[in-house]
Amino acid sequence: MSLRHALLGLLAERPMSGWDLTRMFDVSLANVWSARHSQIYPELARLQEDGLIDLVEQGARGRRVYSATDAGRQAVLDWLRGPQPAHTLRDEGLLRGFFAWMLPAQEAATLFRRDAVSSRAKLAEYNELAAGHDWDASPATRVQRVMLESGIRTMTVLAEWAEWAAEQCLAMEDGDDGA
Amino acid sequence: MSLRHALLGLLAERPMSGWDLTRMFDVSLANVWSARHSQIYPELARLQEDGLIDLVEQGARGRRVYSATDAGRQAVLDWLRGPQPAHTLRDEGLLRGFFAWMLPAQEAATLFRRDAVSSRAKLAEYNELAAGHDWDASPATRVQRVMLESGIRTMTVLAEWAEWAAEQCLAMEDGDDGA
DNA sequence: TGACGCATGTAATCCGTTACATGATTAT
DNA sequence: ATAATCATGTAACGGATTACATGCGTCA
Repeated sequence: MSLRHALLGLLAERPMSGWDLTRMFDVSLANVWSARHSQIYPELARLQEDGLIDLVEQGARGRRVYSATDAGRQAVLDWLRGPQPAHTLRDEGLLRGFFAWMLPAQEAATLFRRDAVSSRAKLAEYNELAAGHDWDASPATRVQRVMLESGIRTMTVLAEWAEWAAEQCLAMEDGDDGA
Repeated sequence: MSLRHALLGLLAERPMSGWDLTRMFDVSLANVWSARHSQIYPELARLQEDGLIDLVEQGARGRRVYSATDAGRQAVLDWLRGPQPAHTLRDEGLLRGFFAWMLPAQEAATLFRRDAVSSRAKLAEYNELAAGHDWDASPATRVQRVMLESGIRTMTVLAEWAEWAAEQCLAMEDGDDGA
């Protein structure tokens, strides 16, 4: 039910349409939780049925703008105050690393170096985001900057780690030569 | 199709039963990719049908031990050499952070501090794992140690970040008092 | 003999992605 | 005109979790 709470949280900040919400999941939020419009629109219908959001405006091209109701806001607060969710990671890149021993050392090193490249690319993206924004505009944007920082720090260490991992592959080969 | 490749990779290292594989997904591998026995057994049947694994032993209690075939090993190598998978994170804990602005500053700080506690717990778990193991036993275990290192480094920065985030919440409140 | 761990499987359900489908508005 | 963007929806499929269901072997 994370999508549900994410939508409510976004609509608690300001009224938005399904289209706007989809944009949010494409840009800032995408890095911790992704969702497509095909999942968002049906969920909005359910949230409205449950009285957690209200249709507050209808615009051009059938645009439907929603806002969180008091019950909706309360639902977010309950979620935030609830039990710590289990931190379940699913990362195919890291998964592949586990099987790097099947490759010749040079190729294994290449695999990890490619990880490093992709982590640095993410990092560059985050740094650009951090630079081109007024993060002091509101409490919501200030906390967004804090969340962005977690990405910046994580990608920094992952890039360093991947370079180190590549080195380890080569070092093992050298050390192992006679074994 | 990640599960498929993960199973093949594990069975390329040594023959195992569905039960053994389930244990692997519970312990070491669980931190980057999780799978339940209900997903594993049907997938093993499909892999056997596709000639990627062989049934090599039948033991007590209906135990069925499989090993990767040459074709299976090749499939893993192709996967490892293939395109970099998109790094899609899904973390409910981080997601909640985005909505911390809805809470009073004290409570927001508590939310992040709870994140710090859970990151430190994971870190402790990883450190224990790192200490109680002979990682030099084989190429496979050596690379496992390298993967574990990524978890150790990530949890270290995430714990630090979460503490910093908690401080930011309190600092903002102080600074904002008059605004 | 009873509890625990080993061992395998299926069914129902949910969540998420991809693809299909349509149409209005705006800018060039 | 026509292309791009805004805008909303549904359908099919696949991947993953939870629950249901069963039974053997070992140890106390």
